[in-house]
Amino acid sequence: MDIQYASPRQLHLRPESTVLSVAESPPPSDSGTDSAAWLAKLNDAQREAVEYGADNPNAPPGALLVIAGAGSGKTNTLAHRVANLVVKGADPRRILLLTFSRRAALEMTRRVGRIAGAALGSRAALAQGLTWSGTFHSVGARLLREYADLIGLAPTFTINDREDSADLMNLVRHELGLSAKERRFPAKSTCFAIYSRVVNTGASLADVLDSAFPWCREWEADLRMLFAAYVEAKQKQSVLDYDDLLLYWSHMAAEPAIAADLSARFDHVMVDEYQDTNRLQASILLALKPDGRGLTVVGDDAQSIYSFRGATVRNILDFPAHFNPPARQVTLERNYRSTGSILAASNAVIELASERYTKNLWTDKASAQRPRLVTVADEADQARYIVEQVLEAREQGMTLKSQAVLFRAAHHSAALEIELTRRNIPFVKFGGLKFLDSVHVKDVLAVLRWAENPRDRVAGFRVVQLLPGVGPATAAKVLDEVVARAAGNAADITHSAGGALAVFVPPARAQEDWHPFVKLMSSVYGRQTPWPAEFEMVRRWYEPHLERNHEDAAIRHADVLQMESIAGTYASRERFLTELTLDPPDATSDESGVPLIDEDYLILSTIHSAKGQEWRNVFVLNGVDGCIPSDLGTGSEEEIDEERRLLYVAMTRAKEDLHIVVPQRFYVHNQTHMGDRHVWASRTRFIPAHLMPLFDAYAWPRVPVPSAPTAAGLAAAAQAKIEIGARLRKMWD
DNA sequence: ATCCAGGTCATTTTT
DNA sequence: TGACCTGGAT
Repeated sequence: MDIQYASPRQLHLRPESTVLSVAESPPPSDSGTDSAAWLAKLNDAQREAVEYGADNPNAPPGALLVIAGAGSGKTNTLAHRVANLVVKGADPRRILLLTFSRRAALEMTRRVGRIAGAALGSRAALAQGLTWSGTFHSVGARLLREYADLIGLAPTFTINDREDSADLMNLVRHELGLSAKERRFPAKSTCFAIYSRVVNTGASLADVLDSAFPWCREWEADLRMLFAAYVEAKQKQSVLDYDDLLLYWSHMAAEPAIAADLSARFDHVMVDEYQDTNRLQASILLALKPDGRGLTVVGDDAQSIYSFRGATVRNILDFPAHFNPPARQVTLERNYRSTGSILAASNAVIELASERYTKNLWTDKASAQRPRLVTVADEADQARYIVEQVLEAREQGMTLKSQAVLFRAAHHSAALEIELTRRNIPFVKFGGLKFLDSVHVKDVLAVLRWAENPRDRVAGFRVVQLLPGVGPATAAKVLDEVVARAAGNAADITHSAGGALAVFVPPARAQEDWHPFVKLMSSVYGRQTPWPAEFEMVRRWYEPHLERNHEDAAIRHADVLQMESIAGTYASRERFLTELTLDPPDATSDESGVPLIDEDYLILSTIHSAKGQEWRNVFVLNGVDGCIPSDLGTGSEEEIDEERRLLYVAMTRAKEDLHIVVPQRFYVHNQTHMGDRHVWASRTRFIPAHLMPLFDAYAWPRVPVPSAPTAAGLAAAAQAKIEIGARLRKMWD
């Protein structure tokens, strides 16, 4: 039926157990509680941040802001602060640790365990006690479930990821008749992006349209109507989207009765990557700790790269003044990561920003070599150059894992991926394609989500249509039945949903499949089968539909089986669904298979996903105008500055070697009405000519240099050029 | 009402 | 390349 499921994007799913497990850390290097010993490795600024107000951890001090430059030991400092508080007697269960990604949360928990372990001599208990660590979204989801009854939310609410939210937006759009406009209405994902931006920035719809979606300006009135209906639909269905997790949390935290309880639960609240939080998140923090006592935020305004998501650098800049007395501020400027020459080039790039706040980083690491600025003919050569360099570095003893290729947009690595596959070099790619996007994964998850929450229309719509002979019209009827029956029967909807399906008269073509379907759904609604076994049951039911709908069923089936093995590591269906939506597996690799955990592989990553990481050898792809900065977001000065920070983030990931590759010609894939075409590119504007001395610039492949022209020869050549020009003009006289 | 084939048109980054 | 819509056959 449909196109081949070309590259089986293997899933890097994380078993839940890794989330809970305590760090496997090396034995403590120094035992005993000699605090001086384990804090001695910190520099003065770091120690100040770690020890601020820690003497009496049960009487938290006023707010603390740590401005931590790239590679300044930020994570380490924050981990030390947490560990120090715990060692001094703070209750780890009363520390709220908010990180940017799940990966960051894990890393933090791991380090705290190790550090506290080193200080105390025993390590296990402490990190396990750190029960409240995660992203804003996942902590929000947890709290909302706890307080659901108080705020009129069904505790069984399900969470829509971006795709699901767009699908719901689409359903609503059709109901409103907006799809039948003579001029094309914005695509569902665009509608959702606009909605999300309004929510996250707190700006008006008109402003958001003007600033970020000017081509949708004419639809303002329709969009407003659409969003109102969308919100209503979510509430009817007990479904939350990502933004709702923050939105409900912030409203909940503003409710005095709940606010008191909420803020009393945590003595310390720590936030990492504060420069990438939005106003909604800031408001949550302020509601949690109005006077700032016990609040610590860490970040770097020079690395703010998420404004497209509503993040505002004002959060970090205005932080101190929010409190009285103002927050204590500590700045970490010593860089431990990169060589001096890499740092010099990075500093020079960020220095050209129109607005800057932090000082330059410094290091005393010796400089082996300047960062390289490599000109290649096209993307194919770019891929070849990287492969050559990566292999050469590996010959020198640098593992593939300690090398990374970074790029602005996920598809920029396409040519490289092909070359790597051809050369049999294993790689793992972060960012870009979500495995949750593949239909078969979505199908299975939809069954489970619909089981969890029968009102979830997007899930139900998808599931029912898996049956042959059932299309949108029948599916809508089925869903209406399920909800109608629940309304007549005030009890829990999961009791009535199965019944509604059983009495529904399916169209003739679906007759045969209907009964097994009813049997399955009744069973999952009623939780007749305990959790991990339930997954297997769903999978077995799904198998024939998978076979029927996809020619490459075998490959997809393997994915489903892998999901099944992971499902078993979660305590319940709800945990599985929530975790998977809030922390989808973020890595994919090529069809040569998932590299085993101890196998060596090259890292490919979007710059955004590379945040907080470091590698010995870093390649930045497409260092050309149109990629960095992306030609899509070069409207305003602020947008350009953000793109500049993006390059800065990419450059500062490198510890020893940095290559910025500049293809002179690259292929634009269908970005404009002009279709596919080649574009002649020029070096990114963020590295203007006067910065060139900071780089080692050369072309690749290196061609044998012809004998150098003499001065006289050059003069003659210049003469010749002029003569030719004149001759050509003469042709038209 | 569903399904399928064929045509059209795309706006990056992510919790 | 692929997501999405339309129009025709069943």
